[in-house]
Amino acid sequence: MPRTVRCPVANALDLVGDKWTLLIVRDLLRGNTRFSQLRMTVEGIPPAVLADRLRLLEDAGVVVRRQYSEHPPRSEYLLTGKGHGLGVVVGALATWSEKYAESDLTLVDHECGHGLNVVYHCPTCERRAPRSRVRMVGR
Amino acid sequence: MPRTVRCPVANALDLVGDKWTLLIVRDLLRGNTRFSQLRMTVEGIPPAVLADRLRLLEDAGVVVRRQYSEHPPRSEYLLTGKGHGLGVVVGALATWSEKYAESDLTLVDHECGHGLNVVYHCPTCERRAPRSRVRMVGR
DNA sequence: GAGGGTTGGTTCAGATTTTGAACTTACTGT
DNA sequence: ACAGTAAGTTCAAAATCTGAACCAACCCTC
Repeated sequence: MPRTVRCPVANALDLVGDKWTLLIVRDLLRGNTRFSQLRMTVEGIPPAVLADRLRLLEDAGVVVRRQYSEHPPRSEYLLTGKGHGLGVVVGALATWSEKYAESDLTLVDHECGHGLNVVYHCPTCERRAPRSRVRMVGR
Repeated sequence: MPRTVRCPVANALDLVGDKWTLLIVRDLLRGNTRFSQLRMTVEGIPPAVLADRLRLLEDAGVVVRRQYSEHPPRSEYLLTGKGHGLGVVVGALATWSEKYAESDLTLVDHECGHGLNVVYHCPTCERRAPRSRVRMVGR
């Protein structure tokens, strides 16, 4: 199979480019791990869609299914490291949405209580990178 | 109309929760402003979908349509401030995708040349907020 | 031990959306 | 006059989503 060079954004959107997947991730981040909890907290998701997305997320290594009862079979879904990494994406969406649409929810730092943004950061130089300096390059 | 309190993430996904919209934003960020350019660079997008999404983005105030020729009617699409704000979401997706899937593209700081992450930042304290301290709260 | 509730799903038909291909209109350039 | 380009529109077929109902296996209470 000739592996085509694909934009990482397009790759990511193959998995999370739909209405529901990131809402599921949001609630898994909140600690809702069971089917029934997700069904209640992910606003109006049809159970068939929830089951399908959890399967896709499991295939992608974003969640792991852990069976906490064998009879009857009962599973819960836990985010992997890869899954927790999506938290920043969810955070970025929340930050953007709050800034440009009125909303009753904010992301805050639990310690200082202040509102948060999501920004670019260079781990090597240990400083922020303003958007104007960001480029997407081949390597 | 009874305005229900909605999660900002869900609000954002109403607009950008699909396969194409963030790819269009990505290319507008790159400076591709015309229909024909987007059609070529947004990998295989059907023109009907492109036209539809540009309409939705315009309605949402993410892009403005500027007519650069009246006869024949020719428009280009420019990101507003709100639209540029979505850059961080695109960046977060790219960063995540690179970290957890192999890819040939990276986000770098144009100045120092180093790879970038997307992180939480408290503008009041001027410091980063680790993911563990981030909470979503009502205000 | 009968009935009711919970959990983690599946099934299915109908509605909606997406897709790909072709087509259109109004120019421009040769 | 002819080919080409730009910015879309149109349409039928295919894929996907939605909502509602259903199910099996438990647990609890009476």
